[in-house]
Amino acid sequence: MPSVTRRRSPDPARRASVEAQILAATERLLRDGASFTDLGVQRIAAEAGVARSTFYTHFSDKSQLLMRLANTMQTTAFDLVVRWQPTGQPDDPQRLIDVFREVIKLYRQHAEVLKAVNEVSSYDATVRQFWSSRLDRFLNRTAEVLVAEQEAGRTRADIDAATAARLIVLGGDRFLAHHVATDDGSGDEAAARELALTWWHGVHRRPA
Amino acid sequence: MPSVTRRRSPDPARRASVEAQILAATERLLRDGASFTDLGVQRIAAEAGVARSTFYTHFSDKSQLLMRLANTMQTTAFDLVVRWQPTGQPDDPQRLIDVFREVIKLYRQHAEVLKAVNEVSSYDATVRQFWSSRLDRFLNRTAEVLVAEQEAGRTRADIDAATAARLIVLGGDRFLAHHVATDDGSGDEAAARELALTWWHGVHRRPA
DNA sequence: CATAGTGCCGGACACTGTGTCCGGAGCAAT
DNA sequence: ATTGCTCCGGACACAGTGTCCGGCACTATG
Repeated sequence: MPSVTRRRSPDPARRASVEAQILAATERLLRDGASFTDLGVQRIAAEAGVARSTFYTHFSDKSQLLMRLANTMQTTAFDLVVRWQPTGQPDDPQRLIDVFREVIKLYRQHAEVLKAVNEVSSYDATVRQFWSSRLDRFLNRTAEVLVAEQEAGRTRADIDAATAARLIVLGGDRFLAHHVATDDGSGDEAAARELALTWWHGVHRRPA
Repeated sequence: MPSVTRRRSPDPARRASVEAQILAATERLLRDGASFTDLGVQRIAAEAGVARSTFYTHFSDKSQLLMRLANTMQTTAFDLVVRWQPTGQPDDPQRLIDVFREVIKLYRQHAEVLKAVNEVSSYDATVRQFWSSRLDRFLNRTAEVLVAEQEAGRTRADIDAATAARLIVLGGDRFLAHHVATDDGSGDEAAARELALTWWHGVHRRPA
């Protein structure tokens, strides 16, 4: 929108747009262990080296800041999961483990932002809607894959695909958020394995 | 605007301790759709027909109120799950479905309080710790059952019991909270079934 | 070189909510 | 009649939010 014109300033750090400064400052504060809810606009502005009033010329409030921050995540777990598709070959479950290994890496990269989004989603309607519409893409995708497998006769027909998809996506998300918040990395392999094999044998290849 | 109507009265209900009044009022407000975070102490006190200052003579703050509210839940999901124990008989999975049917009923009964606890846990350290210590009982119990099954040779030995327990308890909780918040009851049967059978075939009886 | 425009600063404002404090009123036991 | 208890109601200081505006530095133009 505004300022295609970059103004030069004595402070080199100032050259980056103020918005980028604020986004970076917020991420930094979160990474340092602050809870997003406890962070005041004052604190964020100070960390970004910007006046509090300037914050409000770029973001209408903290919720919008958080949503923009969430949008800075390039790769999402969705992108990773889309790549996996059951083929009926015996390496399907192994490939699923590989996918979850990558998903865990991603959760670790964005742990602070994900934590903040989960936090604010629980009491702010705007952020909750923003995030749940993202989750919906996941839910739909997962349910579609299940239905396709059912039609191919590889997954039991008596499974409620939509319900199972909710269990997989919501349950998996909560597990992953907790995992990266408490595990130092040594449990990543077990986590990827349990996630993949539980969904695989519990849903995709649930025995009769 | 505040309750001239609900002023001091010789009402018999008044005889119940003020604390009970406040607890009941809070539950009422939550049931009416208010979010606990948005509820001010003023609002709660008014609904309870009590002065705001009186609130503080009984509760140090809203967090403590919420924890006391959580403690009013008589039966917990834990109590229900403890009753289930795999026996090696063929009706094990069916009995697990029955348990989850009861668990769903319980989540529906206490939906508002559970929602409030989840909400506050995400940003208040005191409540988070209070709640996670409750969850830990679940985690331990679930892991113990898994280990016992492994020792009995009925569950695969290469499963990481602690990790699987986290997936089951945390994932299940998130799924259930979402389920009772969005489903009108018609999906309860499918939900109980998917929960039970996914954990059963995905973990307890995961095939080789 | 002068000037107009823009973006940021910094401080003031009104408002909402929190947690504390205290004088006073009703009520019961003594 | 006195004491002790609990609740009322209103005041307080404090913190945070979102808005507004005058002033200043810099930049792009005439």
